[in-house]
Amino acid sequence: MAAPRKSKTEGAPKIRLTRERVVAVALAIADAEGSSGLTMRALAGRLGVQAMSLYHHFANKDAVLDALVDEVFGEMHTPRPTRAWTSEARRTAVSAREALVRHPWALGLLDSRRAPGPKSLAHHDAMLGTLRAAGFDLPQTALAYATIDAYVYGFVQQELALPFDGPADVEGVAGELMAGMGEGQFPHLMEFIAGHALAPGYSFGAQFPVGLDLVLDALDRRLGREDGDDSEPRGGC
Amino acid sequence: MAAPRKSKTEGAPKIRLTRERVVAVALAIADAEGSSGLTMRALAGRLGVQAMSLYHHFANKDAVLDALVDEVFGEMHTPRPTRAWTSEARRTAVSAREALVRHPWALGLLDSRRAPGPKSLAHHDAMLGTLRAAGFDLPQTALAYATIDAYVYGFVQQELALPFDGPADVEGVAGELMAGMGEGQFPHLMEFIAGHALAPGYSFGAQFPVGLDLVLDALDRRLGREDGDDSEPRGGC
DNA sequence: ACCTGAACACCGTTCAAGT
DNA sequence: ACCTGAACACCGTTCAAGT
Repeated sequence: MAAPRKSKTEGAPKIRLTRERVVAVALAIADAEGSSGLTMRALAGRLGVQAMSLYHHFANKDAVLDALVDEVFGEMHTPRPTRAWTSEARRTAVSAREALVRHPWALGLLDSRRAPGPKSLAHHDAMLGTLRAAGFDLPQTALAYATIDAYVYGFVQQELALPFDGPADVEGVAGELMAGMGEGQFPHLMEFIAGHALAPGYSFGAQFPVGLDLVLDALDRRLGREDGDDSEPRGGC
Repeated sequence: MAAPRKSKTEGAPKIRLTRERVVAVALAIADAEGSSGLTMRALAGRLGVQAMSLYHHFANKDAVLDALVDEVFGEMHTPRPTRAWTSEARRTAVSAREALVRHPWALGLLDSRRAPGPKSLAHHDAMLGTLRAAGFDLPQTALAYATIDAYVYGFVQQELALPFDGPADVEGVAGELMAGMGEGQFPHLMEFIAGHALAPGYSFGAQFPVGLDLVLDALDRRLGREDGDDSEPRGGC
């Protein structure tokens, strides 16, 4: 009778490593613990493997992060070419904000990526195609894309930087901040916190669609005016 | 004759540590080596001291980073209250971009700061004061400030993410990117790179003032329209 | 081909000890 | 009060070795 083969590590089922499994687990760790929790050792541990095994599938940690960022781009809406370009751009921007808020660690990784993945490339290609189809020439497309992305990334950056998560937190943080400031110092900041940030129903995020439409409408108006003449249509018409 | 007192460490003059010296040297290291080069050991080394000495002046590394970010805010233009708010906001935004590009490590630290320093507070107070003096009410001020900052931070984020520094680099990077993409894949991206990014005189940064004025003018127009009615003044006037 | 154990050269931070 | 040396609990990554 053959002796029962005892598996070497009972608790950690040894499934074969694949890029897909690594990326999926890495995403879960980053979402749960933040980017600082995503270490090669932790990632390997959750995969039931030693850290060094990861280097057979990814050149280094940076390559793992590249794949993660590409995954986030894959979660965004892919805009379609249409004359109603603002509504497609709006939907894309809204989904981009959602993806970046859902994965708060991603925004900080964007600027260090040098190797855009296939999903990132497809996303950018689709957005460029939508702008071109709307009638923007290449310089106008560049301006529109840069401005929209600036707004989205910058808004999320501020949103993630807020030291509170819900309206319940606001009071504590605001009180702390105002206590740290002197008596008559920073009157406008005091007014803003007391009169706006602490007002019932305050939500930083609720401003996102308003500012977004401001940007999109301004770009659309500029497009309608053919070329870049920026003079106000003031005075008698 | 008294034996000549030999200084304990010849090469490293032992000046007394102060917060100011630490911050100044930390800023120099971050500018030169990036934020990854700014370690407590490296910082201490440049100050002729052991790493642990720093903990007598700062609670931890985070407190050092707080002070650094405050320094960057201190380099920005402080806007004054004026009816011509757009020109003050423009000058402030331009100086903010300059400071953030001068210190590329700073933007990534903004979102993790929980304790704004005095220069940061003064900067925010001045900007809020300028918007209020221009006639914005509190909700309008919140929207304007959030939108302007979103544009500035997001634009710089993209600018810093560009994998090239000058027009000389563009060709190499673009070629590499286009080689990595398949044949007929991503046609709009190909067109954009070949027809715009590689065109002579291309500069991503040159778009900054254009997009900025787009945002500022849109906010100013909204202000003129009293309240948030966003309908286009189309049709016979 | 894939995974491992041990090691290397680092981190931020704590602690007890020096002056 | 201020600075130090040694140590702790980590990092990413290399390398030679196992199967």
